[in-house]
Amino acid sequence: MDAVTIYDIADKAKVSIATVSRAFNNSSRVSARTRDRILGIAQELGYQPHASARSLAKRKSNLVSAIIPMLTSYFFLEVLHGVQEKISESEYDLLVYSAPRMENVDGMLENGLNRGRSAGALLFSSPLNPERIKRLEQYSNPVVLVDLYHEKFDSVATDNEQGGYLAASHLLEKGYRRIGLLAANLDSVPSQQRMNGYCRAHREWDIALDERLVVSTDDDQFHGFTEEAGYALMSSLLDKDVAIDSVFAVSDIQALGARRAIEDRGMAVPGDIALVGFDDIMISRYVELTTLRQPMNEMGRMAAELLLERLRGNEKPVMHKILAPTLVERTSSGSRRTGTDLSKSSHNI
Amino acid sequence: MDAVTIYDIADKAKVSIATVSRAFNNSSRVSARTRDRILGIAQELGYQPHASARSLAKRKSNLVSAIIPMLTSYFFLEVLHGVQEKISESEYDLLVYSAPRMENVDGMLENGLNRGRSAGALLFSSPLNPERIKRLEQYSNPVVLVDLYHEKFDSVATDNEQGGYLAASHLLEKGYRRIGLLAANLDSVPSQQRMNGYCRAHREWDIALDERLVVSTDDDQFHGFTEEAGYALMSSLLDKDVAIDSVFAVSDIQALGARRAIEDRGMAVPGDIALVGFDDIMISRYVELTTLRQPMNEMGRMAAELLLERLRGNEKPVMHKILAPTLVERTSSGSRRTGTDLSKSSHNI
DNA sequence: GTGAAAGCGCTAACAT
DNA sequence: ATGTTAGCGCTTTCAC
Repeated sequence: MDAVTIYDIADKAKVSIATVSRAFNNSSRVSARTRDRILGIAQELGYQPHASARSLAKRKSNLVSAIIPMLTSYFFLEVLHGVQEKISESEYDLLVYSAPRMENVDGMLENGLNRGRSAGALLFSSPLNPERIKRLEQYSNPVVLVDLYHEKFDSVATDNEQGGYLAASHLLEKGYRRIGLLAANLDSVPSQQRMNGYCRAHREWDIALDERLVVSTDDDQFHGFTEEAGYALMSSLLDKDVAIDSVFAVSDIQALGARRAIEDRGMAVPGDIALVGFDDIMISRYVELTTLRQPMNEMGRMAAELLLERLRGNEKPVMHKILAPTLVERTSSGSRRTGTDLSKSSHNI
Repeated sequence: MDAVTIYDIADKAKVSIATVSRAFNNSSRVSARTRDRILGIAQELGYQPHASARSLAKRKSNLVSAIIPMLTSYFFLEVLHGVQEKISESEYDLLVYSAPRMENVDGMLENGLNRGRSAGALLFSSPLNPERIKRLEQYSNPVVLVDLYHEKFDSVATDNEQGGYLAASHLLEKGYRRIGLLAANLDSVPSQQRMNGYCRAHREWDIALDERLVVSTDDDQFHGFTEEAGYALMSSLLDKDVAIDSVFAVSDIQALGARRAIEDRGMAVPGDIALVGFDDIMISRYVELTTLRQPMNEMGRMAAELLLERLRGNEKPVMHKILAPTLVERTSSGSRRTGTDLSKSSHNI
């Protein structure tokens, strides 16, 4: 029992394969009658068009690749979901590449950017070294970067620097002056940017930065965006025995680990140490973590929309969409203090 | 600047395209020397094999479709992750279909089971009506069902009935006698099965089932596996003004909604009403929800492994893998009572 | 070990 | 409105 092709349908309908093809691509050059007849016979025979043959002949794939190094995290799930929503409204299907380690990105690029594989690609949160950039440039189809920036490619990302700035400012406004910073792997650009924002806030408040308050991880798994890394980082910070009254973790998942580390030492959040995260993953709502919300779903939708635009042939210059993070204040950053109390009272533990 | 094909390589290497093809498929019928030469030239020219042309000629796709109606939930993310892990070790890539509503399943089947599109498919948690079964049967490639059962197809699923049984038994052992049941949409088979387990536990304990304690939703979105549905269901249960001392929600996400409903009425978990969920999603650990853990990652890995087996040509009879859920006891189901206190003391609110 | 040639199932000129 | 035919880029007999 071999698969049924347009030849079978053509035979049975007493027409040529070209007509069958036309019927399926609803070309205006088939009479309604024959089209209906053909479609009927196809139905009857259980015909299924052959995707590969189709894209080969059309010189165009109807797949879009999403390359996501860390799909384990809720953040990416939400973004992906936004992507799905948009893509599923289109003629395209979504091919998802994901892997637990950053090194695998190259392998994924290799496959996902295969010629004839997909019509375009979305690349998530991967550090762009020259080799990867070269590969992206060789790829003749449109690429949109998500949670990532490079001048040569369309992108959509959160304003991470501003987010870091808002996080630190929030704590400063509340009167905290010894704000620890839990960064991720130093290779992570978003982490760096959030850190820059943290520094800017300190400059604006004219508060000297104590480098001992800033810690980062060597962990490569998910670039250190893990609960374990957060726990380890917070622990190392507490071990230093340097005064500290609050902490900004560059991601919620790390903040969760940090909170555990704090509580494991018999201290409380926010009583002893106030805590602010970044992302606003689902859990944060339940554990009352103050954080900077990234519009995840929106990011996904916008990225997909940008890509679809390019696939429709839009030749506009490279576009960069920067979305603003918003402060979501919950109890982990301490009870709200009276608005204008900017006294530099210290909050040491 | 047209894409480079094997013809270009053949020209430059002064060999036929057949030899180039052999070189890439590391056939034993090319001399090591010419192969190396060809590979070198290919590298130099930036050659990329054309995926569609390849699968067309080979009569075999290297894609595997995963059809997931509700990828929004953490449960599916974890399962998908297990799938990814296995799949990425193989020669296949993963095509992901997902949509927010159950109705969309048919559209996804239409695309995902396209001939020539994928070499096999994983179908998640979708009610199987005769039409869908017919479509699966027409599909000439292997299919593995996940979180789903049908005699004709390979499957991997949790023992939901047993899970429901364990959940209810756990509460009964603790002395609760008025156990509310928050089901999902009645079309959901897992929900039904968990309910059956709940009933069996009551029979074994010889406790009459009070039907007023059992509520289900009409919600179709995600089959009622949402926080909102949990909230609404719990509220309706409390409105009934029927004695109740504990609740088994057929999913953690619903349990979260239920907890909110309980707390919104000024009652506490587990003080006034004990709570047990199902799944063990990530949040549950943080909010101390007692639940029945499904081995999500494992399910994904096993499903992918089963599919890969079939793709390797394994012709063994249909296989069904049933995984056991495990009780994860946290504080939401009340403090542990002394083991053998089976007195039928009532725990009314 | 290598080449010639015939497809894989479809689309898209070009005819009629 | 329909048919003929030449590909799309690759794999795979079958010769040599």
